[in-house]
Amino acid sequence: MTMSVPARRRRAPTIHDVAREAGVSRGTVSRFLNGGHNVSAVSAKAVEEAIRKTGYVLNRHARSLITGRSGSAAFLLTEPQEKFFEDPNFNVLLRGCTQALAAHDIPLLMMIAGTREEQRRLLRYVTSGHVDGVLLVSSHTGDPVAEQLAEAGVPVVLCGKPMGPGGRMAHVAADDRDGAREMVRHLVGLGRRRIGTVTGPLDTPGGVERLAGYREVLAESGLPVAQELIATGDYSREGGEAAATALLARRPDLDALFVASDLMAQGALAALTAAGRRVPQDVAVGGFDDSSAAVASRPALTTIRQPWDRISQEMVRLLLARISGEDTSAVILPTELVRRQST
Amino acid sequence: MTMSVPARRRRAPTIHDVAREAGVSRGTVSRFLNGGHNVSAVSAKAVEEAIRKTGYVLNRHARSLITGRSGSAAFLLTEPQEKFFEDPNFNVLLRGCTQALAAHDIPLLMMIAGTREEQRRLLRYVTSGHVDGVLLVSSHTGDPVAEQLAEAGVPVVLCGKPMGPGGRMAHVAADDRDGAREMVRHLVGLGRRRIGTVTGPLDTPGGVERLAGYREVLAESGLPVAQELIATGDYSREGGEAAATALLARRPDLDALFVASDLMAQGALAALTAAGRRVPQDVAVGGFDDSSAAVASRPALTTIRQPWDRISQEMVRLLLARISGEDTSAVILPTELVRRQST
DNA sequence: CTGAAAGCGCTTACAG
DNA sequence: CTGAAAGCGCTTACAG
Repeated sequence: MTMSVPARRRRAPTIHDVAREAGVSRGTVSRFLNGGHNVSAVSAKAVEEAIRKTGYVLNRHARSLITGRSGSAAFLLTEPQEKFFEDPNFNVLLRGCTQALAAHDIPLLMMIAGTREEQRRLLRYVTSGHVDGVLLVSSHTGDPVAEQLAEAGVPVVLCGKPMGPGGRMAHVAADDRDGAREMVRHLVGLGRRRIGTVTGPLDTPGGVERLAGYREVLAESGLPVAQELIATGDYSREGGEAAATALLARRPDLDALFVASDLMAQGALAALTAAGRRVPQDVAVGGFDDSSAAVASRPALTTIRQPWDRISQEMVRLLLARISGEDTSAVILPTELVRRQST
Repeated sequence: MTMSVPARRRRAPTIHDVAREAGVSRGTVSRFLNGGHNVSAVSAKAVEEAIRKTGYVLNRHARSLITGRSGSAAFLLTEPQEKFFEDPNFNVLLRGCTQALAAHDIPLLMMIAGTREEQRRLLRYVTSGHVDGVLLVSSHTGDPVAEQLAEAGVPVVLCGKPMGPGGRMAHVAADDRDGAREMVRHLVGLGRRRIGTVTGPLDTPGGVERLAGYREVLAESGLPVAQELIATGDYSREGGEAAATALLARRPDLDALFVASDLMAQGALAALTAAGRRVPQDVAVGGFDDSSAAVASRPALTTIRQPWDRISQEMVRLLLARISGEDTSAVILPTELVRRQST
């Protein structure tokens, strides 16, 4: 008859206990734990059994001390926090990355470092080995964090094409320019001739590239590119509303609007409604992202779908490659027009 | 003239290097690193200097191996992912907890475990020592994860009052019932007499308590509590819309609506508008949460403010207490009526 | 395929 | 206040 011991937190079983139980050395247990190479079928079975019997759980701290790897990655946002919570794209991206990494049993640490102070703290944290790599999301150019991380030797993959000197960093992005072209061609195809645009900030790739696509299609369609048809927003709903209001004041005869993000397009919709315009009858509106905002809008937005699932998958793939020392580059993914009620 | 060495990733300086540089033992360096107790001012200065000179960064894996602590905590969501991205409350809570923990230099790991499989993975992860404690967010009752974690000896603090057997777990919540009372009193005070309600799911504390508050105030005001004035939603915008539509069909003479979340209230607003009702002239609408949805709504929602900042602060405080072995209990925080245009 | 052994970088009684 | 030393739980050449 065995003494029954209450299920308390006692000393957790170690690899040593497993080895004894299985009648093998600790080395063999460790090899089993790390893929089972050079372990005979007999030993493997014994170890497996011993693990079950002892309730052994690997101590990751010990492993990390030796391997120098933490087994986790960071999802880093170098934007003021509001950005994150306002923009549905970030949420989708975060979810996608979390899932893609979970498939490799790698947990994703979410970190937000919008202020200089937070960024300092973050750099200390990351370089102290707490994560093996960083998925960096920042819409703006010249983000110093990316370069500082890279300088410190931390594997980094960016979401979105980097502008400026960091241009050669590993990144994944949708084809902004081509997406913009597709949308504006769509508007032209509907017979619209006075097509305005609300751009993103012009220090972001999305701002610059989508505007470029807009210009290209107007030019190829023989339509004039007037400065007064172009207004700049900040990717926020309010920014889109203000920009659209300004455009409408300058060009009351506007018959279409290409807005560089769905959230801004929501704002533009509000501005148009307030000005008594019907969408799409008077003014057709095209967004960008195919975020939840596109579906939530009234009318629902025709938009350019960014393939967030694939973007996150590719970001994770690149990061894992970098972590294992491979030299990886960039991935640009195609977009797709999604037609709804606003055009 | 010194040999200039390219800034490569060489062997990172350890406590040993610092000790040599400072002319003290490793023990002294370690004591300095851990609060500086039992370290003379002279030694402290020398160590400080040596750390700067060597560029030493603590290896957390080594520390964790000994202390058994990881120095990080988890923000765990046991809901299907959609919930998280749809509900603005979660975002605010996450941000608050991240900040509160950052003040203690503790990073917050965000984890989502909606499926059984994810929950299994999570339990393995957490019990393997990767985090020191868990902030658990789950609206529904009888969440098995909370109890499994507690059983495994992991410090856990819940957001929201737990229902059912886990009722004694540490938790932080707003005073749901009192908030509901305040809102319904406000509606009564406006002269409304046919006040309906859209509740949350009745297996959640928010669902049950806010309904109870509603009933209490109707009773104390001498108004009849009719079953046909009560409909249940699921905290989603669509759910709120459907519930409000049903209520309107049953009671076209409705003159006010207390909706148990802002998001559902947004849906209710849509239903009312579709039915040709003016808000607040024909029907006054009160929400709950004071989330971003309250401001985004047209008209902006009168609502009950949940003090998310304080909630997250208290959650972190309780968690840290639990981690250091203190036995902590529950904190209930007061709510506040925020009047906007919908009443 | 396997075991014995060194060592990862730190913390923590212990003795002074 | 301080140093010498043991040890946390694992991995990984190394020799067989």
